[in-house]
Amino acid sequence: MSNLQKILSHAERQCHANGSRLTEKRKKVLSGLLQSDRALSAYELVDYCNKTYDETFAAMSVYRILEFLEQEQLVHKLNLANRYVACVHIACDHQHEVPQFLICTDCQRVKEFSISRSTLGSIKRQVEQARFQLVSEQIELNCLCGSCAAA
Amino acid sequence: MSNLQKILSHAERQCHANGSRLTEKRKKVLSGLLQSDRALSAYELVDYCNKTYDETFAAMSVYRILEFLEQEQLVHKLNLANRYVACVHIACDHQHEVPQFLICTDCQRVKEFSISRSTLGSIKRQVEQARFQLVSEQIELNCLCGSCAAA
DNA sequence: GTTGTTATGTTACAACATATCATTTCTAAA
DNA sequence: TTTAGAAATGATATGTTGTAACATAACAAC
Ligand SMILES: [Zn+2]
Ligand SMILES: [Zn+2]
Ligand SMILES: [Zn+2]
Ligand SMILES: [Zn+2]
Repeated sequence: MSNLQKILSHAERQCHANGSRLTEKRKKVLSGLLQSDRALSAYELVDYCNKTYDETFAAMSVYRILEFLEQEQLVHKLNLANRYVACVHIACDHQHEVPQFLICTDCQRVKEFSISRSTLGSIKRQVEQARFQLVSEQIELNCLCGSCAAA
Repeated sequence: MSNLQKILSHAERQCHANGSRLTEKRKKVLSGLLQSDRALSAYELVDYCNKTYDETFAAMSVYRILEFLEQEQLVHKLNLANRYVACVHIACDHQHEVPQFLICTDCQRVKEFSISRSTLGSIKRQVEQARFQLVSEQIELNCLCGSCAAA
């Protein structure tokens, strides 16, 4: 059983536990993200699926599927790049905390990581001082990855 | 002389000092942002200008003008919201540092502020540990403003 | 005044995203 | 096992954001 298959099965069980279903189409979209080493746009996934599976994926469906996968925490939406990535913790059993992302603006490679509690705490304090409140702790930063920075 | 007029003159002098020109069209787009209490999309500015000035502003022109105004640091582009705001320091003489933004996802009001040096420092260190590097210190956070949070 | 540069006009299109209503598939109760 | 309701997908249209490419106009320097 390939690693991809293992991850998909794990994801399927997890959905089932949540009372939702990881359908064939949803699996195929998720596979597209799992096999990519960089963030993909919804339309890139449409193209990928149409080419790979010789089946019709309408953009509308892909957006709906991505929304579902995001709710299930299998996928993250990067608001700064209008792109999607598979969760790096997708095969883990631990509960997922709100992640932060470093996005390479050159090649779209993404690092999903967790900023330290203390740093996050000081950000939140400074936001509160400005009389705003965070709607999400998901923070996205435009970066260069190692290889793009070297080039 | 109204406050708006003062700011526009100040901006004009500043452009002149930089060897660029704050043309009539550019002034009008900038005025739109100065008179708004929230971030506007390029197309909202197109509509605003067309209605207010009985003159044709093509979307293309507005995008070019916004790019110019951003270069001159008179305006900031919010990548997280695909919107634009006038710089809150537009009437200041001090040199502008890279700002951070809190964006209300409900009403698009924006707080331009500066995160503390030490917090920014720890963010940068953690980014470096992940072998990425920031392309910009402009950080944008999705928030609720005071009044939207209350409602 | 000619000439090179900057700004704007114009058209077309690419890329990203949602609204709406119809149809199919699945689930679970009768 | 049928059947009603829910969930998923299909299909079409449209809205929103942004850029490419080439033409013309305005301006400044010589
Ligand atoms: Zn994750
Ligand atoms: Zn890269
Ligand atoms: Zn500013
Ligand atoms: Zn608000």
